[in-house]
Parts: sequence; C-alpha cells; structure tokens
Amino acid sequence: MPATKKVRVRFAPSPTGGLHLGGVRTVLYNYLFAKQHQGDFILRIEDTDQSRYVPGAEEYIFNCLKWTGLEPDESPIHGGDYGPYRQSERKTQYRQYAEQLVKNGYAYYAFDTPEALEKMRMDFKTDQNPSPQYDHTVRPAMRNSLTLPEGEVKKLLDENTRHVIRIKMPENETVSFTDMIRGEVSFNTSVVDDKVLLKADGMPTYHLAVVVDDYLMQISHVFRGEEWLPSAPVHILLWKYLFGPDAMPQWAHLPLILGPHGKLSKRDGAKYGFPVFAMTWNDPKTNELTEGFKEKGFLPEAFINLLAVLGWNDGTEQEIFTKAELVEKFSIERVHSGGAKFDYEKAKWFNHEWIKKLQVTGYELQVKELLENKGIAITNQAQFIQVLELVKERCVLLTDFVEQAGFFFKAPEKYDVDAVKPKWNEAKQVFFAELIRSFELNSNWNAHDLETGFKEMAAAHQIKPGELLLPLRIMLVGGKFGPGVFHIAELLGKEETVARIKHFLALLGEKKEE
RNA sequence: GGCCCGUUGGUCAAGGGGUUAAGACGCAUCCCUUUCACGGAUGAAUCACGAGUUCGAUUCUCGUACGGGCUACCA
Repeated sequence: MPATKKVRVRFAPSPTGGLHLGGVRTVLYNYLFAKQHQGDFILRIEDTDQSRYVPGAEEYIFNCLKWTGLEPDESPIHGGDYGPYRQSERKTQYRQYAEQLVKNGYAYYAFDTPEALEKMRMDFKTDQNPSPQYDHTVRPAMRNSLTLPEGEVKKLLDENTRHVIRIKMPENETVSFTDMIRGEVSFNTSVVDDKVLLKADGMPTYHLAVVVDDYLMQISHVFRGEEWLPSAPVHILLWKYLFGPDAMPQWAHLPLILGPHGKLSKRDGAKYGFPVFAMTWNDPKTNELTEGFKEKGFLPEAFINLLAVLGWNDGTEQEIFTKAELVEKFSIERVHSGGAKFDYEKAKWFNHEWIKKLQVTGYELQVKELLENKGIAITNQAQFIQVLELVKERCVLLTDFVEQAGFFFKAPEKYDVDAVKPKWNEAKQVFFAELIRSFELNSNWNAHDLETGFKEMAAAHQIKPGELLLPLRIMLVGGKFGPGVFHIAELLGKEETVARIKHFLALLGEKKEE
C-alpha cells in the first residue's frame, strides 16, 4: 500500500468546443493542488467520441491554458513518460481491460441493436419510470452474453457481430467513497445502469477510459465537475474490479458554476452580455464566434483570481490573490459544496483591481495592439508608459484604455461642443488667445507650473478658474472625462496642447456663424 | 418519475450550540475631486420552512419545500 503516492492530477477535456469558466476552474484547482504538493499536472485529451470531433478545439485548449498560465507538465504537446496523451491514440489498450472484466464476470457482451434499445425504452416506459435504463431488471430481456446460450455468443463473436461490452452492476450493493469536498457519499447499485464500457467501434466510453488511463498515468487525485458524481459508483467499481481499491485515486467533485438559470451556458453569456469562454471560440461547423474573457479585456491574473474564489476562500478577508499565493493557500477541503452563481459585475471588479495593481509593462503590449487596431499609432514609448500609468485606475477592462488613453496619441474626432458653447463669451475667447501665447513662450512644461500660471492668468482676467477648466478639458480631450487637465497637457506636450486649443477655437468660430 | 448533491442579504461568502451574524461585489446617500474615475464615510438588505434534541439553535438530527446535476454505444 503506497503511503505517500506522488501527487499527479489531470484535466481531461474532450475537444468539442470552447473552454468555459467551469472548465478553467477545474484546471486551476488541479494545477494549484499539484504545484502545492510538488506534483504533476497532466492534460489528457478525451477524444473517444469520433462523431463529436471538432478540428481546432484541441489547439484552442492549449492556447487557453497558455494564456491563463496554467500549463501542464505532461500533455500531447508537452510530452511526458505516460503517453500518448490522446485517448484516440490509446485505443488498442482498452479492449483487454474490458475483456478481462468479462472473463471475471464483472461485465458482459451485449448485441442489442440501436433499434432494440429504442424498443426496450418504449416497452419499459411507465409514468413512474419515464426513462428506463439498461439495468439488472431489463438485461434478462435483452440479447447479451448473460441471456444467450454460450455457443451462440461464441458464434456471434466469431462472426464479428457488432456488440458492446457493458458493466454488470451488482443487484443490491452499497458503493461508497469519501469525497474530499463532500465527505462520504454512497449509492445503491440497484439504481445504477449497466453502462457501456466499450463501444461497438472499439473505442472505450468515458467510464472505462478514465479508470484505465488514470491508473496507467498513476493519477493520485481526481478533481472534476459535480456532473460526474452520479457515475462515480461505476468508476469506483471499475477500480475495484480492475486494479484494486488501494490503487484508486482520491476524489473531489467540484461544485458547478451556475448562470442565472442553472448550469452556466454559452447561451447565458450571449443573453446577458458576458463571456463564458476563456478565449474567443470560433466554431468551425457553424462559424459562430463566441467572445472570450481574454478578448473582452480581462487580464489572465484577474481571470484566475476570480475563478479561484468562486467556490473557495482561505477563511480570511483576502480576495485578491496572485497565482503564487493561490498555490500556497489553496486547499481542496475549503472548496464549497454548493454551486455558485457567476456574477459578471464582480468579475469586472477583479479585473479593475488587477489593472491597478499590475505594472503597466504587464499589459502595455496588449493595450498598444488595441490602440493600433483603432488606427492609433504609438511612437513615443516613454510617453506611452506614462499615459498608461496615469489612466489605469479608470480602466476596468483593457479595452477601456482605447477611450481613456487614445486621445493622448490622436486628437479627438468629436468634441462635446455643447458643453462649452452656451457659456462661451468674448472674455473667454480673449483668455484662451492669451493662454496660447503664454503656452508658446512657456519653458517649464509641467503640470504644476501650468496650473499655477493658468490660475494667475484667470485671476488677471477676473474669470473663475472653474469656468475655464472645463472648456480646456474639452479642447484637449474632446469630452468630460480623463485625468487632471494639466497632467494631460504635460503629457501631450506643448505643441500638441497649443494645436488642440487653436483647433477648437477655430471650430467654435465656425459653429458660432451657423 | 428515480437517484445524487446542495440551500447564510440581489450575488460571492465568513462563522458552526450563546456573536451587534464578518467581509467583498452591486445599490443608495455624503465627503474628496471645478470633469470622469480612484479613494473615504454611512446606509438599506440575510441564516428557506416545520418538527425534534437542548437552559439555549443560523449552527446538531429528521422531515418538507426549493434549486441544481445525472438518468446515451456524449463527455
């Protein structure tokens, strides 16, 4: 009996589409647990259902893991000693385990056609039992190696008749196990059906494949979504029959992340306007584009932070965690057992906190790209960094930088003239004309001196600074937003500041004449 | 329908027989800021229900209700 098995955990997605929040959180918890215990985190691709294969989905999953910084130690592309890491490439090894189960009386061949199964469901359907299962009560009525004479079974097998292998669930046994989150969970085998283990195409189903692969890959802990809880007894039994209970990993079934009406879905995201996928997913079949958290403007640091505390906390008031802190503090026992509704407002708050917290060099490249996509070119790198520093506390999403920082590098296209015009007068016109001259002669171009000079001049003209500040802001920014006006002027530089004032004055002149 | 899991403000949640039942998001009001944010202060809002155990239950037990998941040769 291994006293301390090396920690080896895995995330096992099937490559069928976008990677949603719940999936990323499962990755996160697995990753954190592995790193905390100096263990390995493995990515295994569960592509046993060829009918659901989606090209590009696997590569997409890798990209998501890369973006979130939760990269596996072993995977189809990272390699490792327990490969191959795609179940489709492991196909040949599953059959022997299924046959072994048959030989030992724990499983059987079933020759029922899809039509026969359909008929069974119709025949056994009652009001009390609207969806009959292939279980110990119906299997005597079906065509399988338990009901057919031995000779006929052999003949069918020899003729290569299409068949599956099903687990033979005990009629009345209690299967129980300790879930690291929920404590003891138990099931009566009489209500669990005879799950197919090996499909007619020779591929294993999830149930056989997870157990075999987790064994072969020496997985020590299985953390997966709560939706797997009902099939846990099948897996427990398979472990017992195949490898003995001592080899079995420890289990934890993670609570679901809920949308407004149940399990969070892509539909919820579309309907309520928030992303559900880590990164944008382009479905090659429908060509449908679903925006992800990355493209929406989330920082990976914020994304894993908000996911970590959706269902877990360390018992203190801390909410902002770095990845390193999470590795140190995470504990699977403190994960909630109840599902958590996803709150997009709070998610944005996390991102805002991270934008403020992080060095701007941590995301300047992405912001630059966003600006360039809007036709705003960055030429002065030093100025760019200063601008980001100045406006970052006003940005909740990375995409907000376009509005908050864009005007520094490209003059506004639209001006909120209406905010100025009604109160415009000759005195202000004179003031700004003089301001231009004064600015042009200025040799101390910094926010503080600019402000003092501006106020002195206002006093000389007997105009309250407040009445002049807003017009100046509109001239430089185009609207009523942004940091302090003189900080803006400082970063804009003398020439650009003067040019924008002149331009706006000219604009005002035109409008006046209308 | 059956099985399983769950239930502390609108949301995330701490707490686990005796508490003024933390904190965060969001919301409201005020302060700061002659813009918008940040920040600060204050406020409204919670233990699903019913029994039982107990001197005392939000906390333990049992029911009920509600929510969710599963019920495929999908994962």
